[in-house]
Formats: sequence, C-alpha cells, structure tokens
Amino acid sequence: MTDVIQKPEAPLNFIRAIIEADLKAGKHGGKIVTRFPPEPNGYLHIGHAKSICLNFGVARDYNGQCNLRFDDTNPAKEEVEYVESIEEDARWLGADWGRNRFFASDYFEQLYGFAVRLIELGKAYVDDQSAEQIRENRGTLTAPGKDSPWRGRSAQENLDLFQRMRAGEFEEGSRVLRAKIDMASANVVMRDPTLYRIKKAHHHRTGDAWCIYPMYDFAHCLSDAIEKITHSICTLEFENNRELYDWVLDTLGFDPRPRQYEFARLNLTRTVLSKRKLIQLVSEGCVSGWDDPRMPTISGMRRRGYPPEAIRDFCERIGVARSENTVDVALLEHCVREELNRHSARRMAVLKPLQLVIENYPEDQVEEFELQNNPEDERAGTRKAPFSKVLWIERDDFRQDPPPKYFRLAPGREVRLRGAYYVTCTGFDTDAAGEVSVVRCSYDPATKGGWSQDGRKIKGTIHWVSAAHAVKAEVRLYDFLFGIENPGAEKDFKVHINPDSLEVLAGCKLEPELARAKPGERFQFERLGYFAADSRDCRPGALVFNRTATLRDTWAKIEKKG
RNA sequence: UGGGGUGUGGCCAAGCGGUAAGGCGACGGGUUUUGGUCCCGUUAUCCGAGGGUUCGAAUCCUUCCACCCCAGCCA
Repeated sequence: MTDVIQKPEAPLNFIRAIIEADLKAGKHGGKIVTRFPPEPNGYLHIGHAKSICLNFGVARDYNGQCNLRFDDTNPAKEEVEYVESIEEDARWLGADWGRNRFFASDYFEQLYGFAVRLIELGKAYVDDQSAEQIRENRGTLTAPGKDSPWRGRSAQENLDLFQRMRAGEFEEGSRVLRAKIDMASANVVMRDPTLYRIKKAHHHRTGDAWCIYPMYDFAHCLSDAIEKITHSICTLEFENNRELYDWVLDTLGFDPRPRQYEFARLNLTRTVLSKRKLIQLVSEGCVSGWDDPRMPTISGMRRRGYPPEAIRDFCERIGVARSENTVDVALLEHCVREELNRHSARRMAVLKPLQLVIENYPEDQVEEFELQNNPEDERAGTRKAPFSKVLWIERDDFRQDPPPKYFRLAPGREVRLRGAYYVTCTGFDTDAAGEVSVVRCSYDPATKGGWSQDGRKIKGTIHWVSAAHAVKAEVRLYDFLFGIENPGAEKDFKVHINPDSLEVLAGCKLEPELARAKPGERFQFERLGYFAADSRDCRPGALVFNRTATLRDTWAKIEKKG
C-alpha cells in the first residue's frame, strides 16, 4: 500500500498558508528563515511562547531556520539578567536556534553605515529640534505635520553632524537623525521618523562604545535583512510600522528582502500579559518574583509544574489569526492536565490530615501494598506503600452528617482505602472545640488489595498515608492571580488580585516514596491534583510542593449545586 | 473628523460561491480500586446589521455599525 503517513502538522494558519504559497512559487530558494526577536527588558511569558512556537515551529516544519535575536537597541532598559532568562526559558520550551543567536547590537557598525548611506541618498537628516518641538510639529492624527527647519541641510552637513553625534560631541536630546519621508503622511509613522538618538548610557554588550543608538524601526528591518530573514513575523500593533519597514529596505535597495507579517497577540483570561503590568507585579511585591508560580511567565509556569509539551500544545490549539482574542485559561489548564495525566506518577498525599484508626487491625503490623504508578501507562511500573493501624486521611473525606450523594466516609459507611482494604466507620472522637479529631473504623481482612470476592460495590475510594511512615511537607496551593476574567481592562488591575491565590499548607502527610522527590519533579497526588516539587525551596527533609492544577472535581460541582 | 486593521456559538478557530470542521467550556449518560482518565450524546437554520448580485452567499458587491492599533528621542 502507498499510505504514506504524513507527520502530524500544526494546523494551517494564514502565516503557514503564505509560506506554502511562497515556497510553491519558488521564492527564497526554498529556504525559510524566521526569527524570534525579544527585547531583553523582561521575562518571557505565555504570549512570547505563542510567538516562539510560531516562529520555531514554521522553521522546523518547512526545513528552515529560526534565529534568536535580542533586540537590544535601548541600553536604558536592557540587562543581561533578561538575556540569560530569555535564553533559558526559550530553550526549556524547546526552541532550538543552533548557533544562530544574535544581537541587534552586533550590527551597530553596519547599521551606522546604512544610516550614512541614507544621508548620502538625501533620505535622512540631522534634526536640531528638541523632543517637544518634534512632537509639536508632528501634527495630529487628522492634521499633517510641519517640516523641520533643519530638513533641508546638505548631505555634507548631515554627514558631519551625524559623525559628531557618534563622537559624543552633543548632549542627549539635542539632536536626532531622522528619515526624510513625508510630514504630511496619513500614516504618522512615516512623518520623518527618528532613526538615531543620543543616549550616553552603558550598553550590556557594547559597553561605552556607542553614545548613539538606532531606533526599533531602523534596526529591526535591517537586522532582518542582514540575517536574510524571509518572513518577519510580529504582532498586530506593528502593522502601521510595516510601511516604514518597507521604506527603509527599499530605499537602501535590498532585493530580495524580508517581508513583515502580523498576527494577533495572545490574551488570556484571569491574567495580565503586558510587560508593564508584569514588571509592576514583581517590583511592587504582589508576587515573589518573575518566577512566582502564579505568574504567566515561562519561568513561573515552569516552577508551577507546567510541562513544556503542554505549553506547546496550547500554543498550537489556540491558532494564529488576525482578530483580537482572549483565550480562556481553562484551555491552558486542559492542556496541562492532559499532559500530566499521561506522564506523571501517582502518589498519595494527605493535605489536610485527619487521623483514622483501624480498631481491629493488629497494633504493630505493617503491610506493604504495591501500587500502580500510572494507570495510563503500564510501563510506569509500581511502587510500595506501607500500611498500618493508624492512618492519615483527608478531612474532606469524612462527614458526621453526610449530605446526599456523598459517598466517602461517615458513621456506618464503608469505603475503600485505595489499594488496601475496605473499612467501615465505627465512630469518631471530637476535641474540646467540637472538631472531629479521630475517626474510628474496622477493616475487612477479606478485601486486601481493595476488592472483595463477593463483588460488593463500594462507591467511595479515598487515599491514605500510614501515620508512622508519613513524611512531612509544605504544600502551596495556587489559584488564579486574578479573580476576574479580564483584569487588564480595569483601571487598577491590582485591586483585583485574588487574595486566595496562594494558600500554604504546612503539615501535609505524604507517602514515604515522595521523600526522594527531586526539585521540579511532577506528580499526581491522587484525587487532588498535579503537584511539582518546588525548584527553589524543596530539599530532602524539607519538602515543598506546588500545586500545578487541580483534578477536575465533579463532587465539588454537585455539592455547590446543593 | 486621518490612516491601518478586525467582526463565524460562552471562549478560540476552520471555511476562500454549493448549502456552518475541530478544540475548550457547559449539560446529560456509560465505564471506572482516583467523584480523575476514558467513552457516547446534546450545545449556531446561522456567520456584526441592512440592501444587492446569483439557481445558490459566511464566502462577491454595497451601505452602515461596533471594536482594536497609530501622534516615544520605547519595542
């Protein structure tokens, strides 16, 4: 048979459609080159992940190349800490740029040369106006701007001035290099945009070699051209800049040249993704840092326990289009659960412990039960868990007065202790405050392993940990950082921070196997959710787990409905 | 009031003149030693609105409406 199995492809979005059409038309010599161009002034977040998956995904699927290029043209805002975190996060996500890691600052000398060329062509001039004057003369959205009085300088004079700008002869803000285009353009971007400004700042890579720095619109298109990028993919807010992108490259005579395509950026419910707001959350201490597990940053999600595969799957499922969108964070959680369900080992952990005493179980007896690590994956094998007379169970799994449809433990009720025995509640003790302190039960020795020959149906199965063998841990329960759908649209988004977004549980009881958990390791705590050993704070003897996501909880839904 | 864009179910999103894919969510049901997973079913007579062309339109034309982006020496 000729059934050639096609490799599963990412869905065909409009960008891929353009690329396929270009390839079919024989453009680019058949080689697609894209780039992911972050500015190193913040940490990568889920929105960047969308761009990374798009750019690197396209390169991978069409046998092309995707460069990592730092857009570092503004020394005032950029730091090495950010370039390091960006590389780490992008790599963790699965981006592979090989040796193609570049910096716009690598091109400063070439960029300067292109600026000189523009001046020689009579297409750029040094403007002595102040920033305020330039703003005033730019006009408005409906009124044209006015030409600068310096617009008519000779190429000779411009060349001299520009060279002296570079030499550091002028103060910051005293002069800029501008493109000479059209002060009456309906597109404000085209009203003689600034190409270079003077900034006597230390650059994280070039040090003090430069005191003039190119603007984004000048540096970006040229960096693309220098790297022979074929498809320069960016977000919608740069749409108006495309005309300038084309102008610079065409004026300088690049042919063939890269083309810019814009797609809609990602918005997610219950979170903010603007760099400004994320920086604010960090700097004002609303969260513990860029990698706080509640942050939508790559490092935050990693620490929370999100697998990179899940994030990639999410980026593929949300699609790539040009319409404004706000994706329901439930889809992200779905992707995380789906991945974790298939690949994380099951463990038993009691988060809010309540003592269960099996009155008819021998005092000093200890049994070991062999439990499956993952019912979804036979190859995951098994582990042993000790069982004894005194156990910890979840407080939620016992009710003095069980509501309808509650099929966990309650006086007189029989439940299954997962993988162990059936037990029947015989009573309970309360403390001085009237709180249940101990639940008593008897077990049926004929139900070893958690099933009975008589085929008796047990509706409830609960998890447990042997009290004598339990290891202690701190567990951090995370919830959405914001309590509302679209915090970014609020005047003050910070007042909508969910006060219950973090609950720290100190006295959790885990099955002993978990004592060996490595930082970052992911588990499913049965019946509760997915948890990851904290990469910063989890140590042998001082275990700390972060809740990645809860399991879907049908009972909570039923109970809520009443 | 200028220019550039976008409008398909609660949220994403296919569709490109032949009579509305898919995913998430929600709601029912089945299986189940996780109230998890898995499985099955339901969820747009309609594509921002009106008019037109056509045997036939979400797809073409036209008018209108709504929303987003642009007036940094930020990216």
